[in-house]
Amino acid sequence: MLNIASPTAASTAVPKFRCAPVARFKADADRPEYIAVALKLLNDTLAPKRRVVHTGDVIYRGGDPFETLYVLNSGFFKIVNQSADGREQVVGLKFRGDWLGFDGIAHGQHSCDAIAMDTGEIWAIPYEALIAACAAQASLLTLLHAAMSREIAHDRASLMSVCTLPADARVADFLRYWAESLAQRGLRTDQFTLRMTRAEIGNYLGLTLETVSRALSKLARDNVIAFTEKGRRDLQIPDVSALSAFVQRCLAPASTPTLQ
Amino acid sequence: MLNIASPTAASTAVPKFRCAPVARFKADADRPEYIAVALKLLNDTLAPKRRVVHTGDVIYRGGDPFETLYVLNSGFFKIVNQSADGREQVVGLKFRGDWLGFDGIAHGQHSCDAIAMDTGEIWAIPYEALIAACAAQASLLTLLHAAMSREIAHDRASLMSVCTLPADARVADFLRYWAESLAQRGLRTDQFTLRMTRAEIGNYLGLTLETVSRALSKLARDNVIAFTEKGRRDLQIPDVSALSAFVQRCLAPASTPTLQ
DNA sequence: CCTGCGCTTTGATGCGCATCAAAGCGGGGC
DNA sequence: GCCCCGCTTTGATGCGCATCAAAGCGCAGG
Repeated sequence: MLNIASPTAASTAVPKFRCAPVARFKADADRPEYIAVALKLLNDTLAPKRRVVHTGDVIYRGGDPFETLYVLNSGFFKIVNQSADGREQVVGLKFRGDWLGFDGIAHGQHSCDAIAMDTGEIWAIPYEALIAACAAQASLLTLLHAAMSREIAHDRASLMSVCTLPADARVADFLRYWAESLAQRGLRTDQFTLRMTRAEIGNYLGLTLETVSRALSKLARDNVIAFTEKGRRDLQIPDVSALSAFVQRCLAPASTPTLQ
Repeated sequence: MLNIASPTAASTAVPKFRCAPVARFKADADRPEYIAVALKLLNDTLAPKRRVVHTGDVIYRGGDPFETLYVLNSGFFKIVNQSADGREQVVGLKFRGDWLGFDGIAHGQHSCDAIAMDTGEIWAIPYEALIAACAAQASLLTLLHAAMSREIAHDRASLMSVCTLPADARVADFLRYWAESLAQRGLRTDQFTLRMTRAEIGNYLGLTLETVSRALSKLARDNVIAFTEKGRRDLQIPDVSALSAFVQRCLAPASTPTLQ
């Protein structure tokens, strides 16, 4: 258990295994080409096995033994948790460049399902091979840790949104998240199609599908979003920051300024 | 055992930097002495700087530059997120053996506050030094990844609890989580003192303090928990599984059997 | 073409929890 | 001893969202 005996004498030699200076993380992760660069690094150093997926395809299910991580090269995934008593919830969404499968490391088996929401391509990265490759290529480890860290930070943001925002604001915040995810990947944000039904969105946000529908209608009435003629899954969002402003308005209902 | 190939068994060309066989993770993490062994490994290989903390002490704040991770050797911490608009929420709780600070890796700065809820001792583990040590000691990396993975899995469970459970069940599930966390650490679970006020619990669960108080009263009325004479922060939980049963009861209200 | 079906919208009603209010602790300071 | 103050409990009221219901799409299949 957790044995320490290192095969090689550790303490004397300077480890060849170094991480990038911490100060660089921030600058890196915020650069627009970060995702493309990360994918290229993974591709070049690991030559991962590729797999084309279509809507509804399942990459792994809760209970499956964990052996490999996945990186999404294109498409959209949802992560679904199922409890023993049959409750089921969307607990995460994945976009190009995101990793899937971190939840399986701790216990050797996955604790959720990963389901494709569109046609796309996913890369399989066996965990042991990845760790081995990290020895020769420290930036891989940096990449991995940054991805896990981002996931933790985002999960907390989700929890906060669900716990502190009223229904309308939760939907607006969800759209903001989706639009920003697209923007980070160089996709257009002023017009796109949601890959989820109202029921899925509601499940993700802890709301019913009717409430989501009403919230979207209200956002459209307030001209924060607009529906295209192509259908009710296609949205126009001329100004993402208007979504944030809408959230703020929901939070400050007693906003009659102090004047009088 | 998190141990890698024993010194003798390592096959010839295998990089010295190897992870434990994945299949072994589960057995390890579920062993009762896992936490103690992990702490010992960290202590022996890294000799981390120790710091005694008291209730209210802050280890890091959102916005602080990220340089080091922390491991909690004793005591209890809460992790608090603050949004730009002033919303504030407890998004995590930390017990002996838990790591703090993962959220900072991705962007080079922390995105939340870590606040002590009791007297305790925390170990500082500079991130770069940790990564360097992982090169010589692969089980350290296994440990780190398992901790991050566990945090991700738990964050999702929290989200699910908040989104799918009614108020009473949410409080019961929270107590179950707390009791199980104590049990994993060898502490008594039949009687313990909550380190949080009703307001803090409510904030963590997306409820008001009044609702939490009512839920606790109901749990006591149903004999699932009991208050001690020492005060309303001290609970007796004779049977943790009764909490799970209570959650189930909340979920199946239309339980009049199909007879008739 | 019409039909059926999944998704969505909108309305009416009711319940769960927030909010408002007030009254018991129990502990620390003087 | 006393009082003050933070925490907790319990009750009364109201609102937000779930629930129930029904009708409008848009599309695939016959």
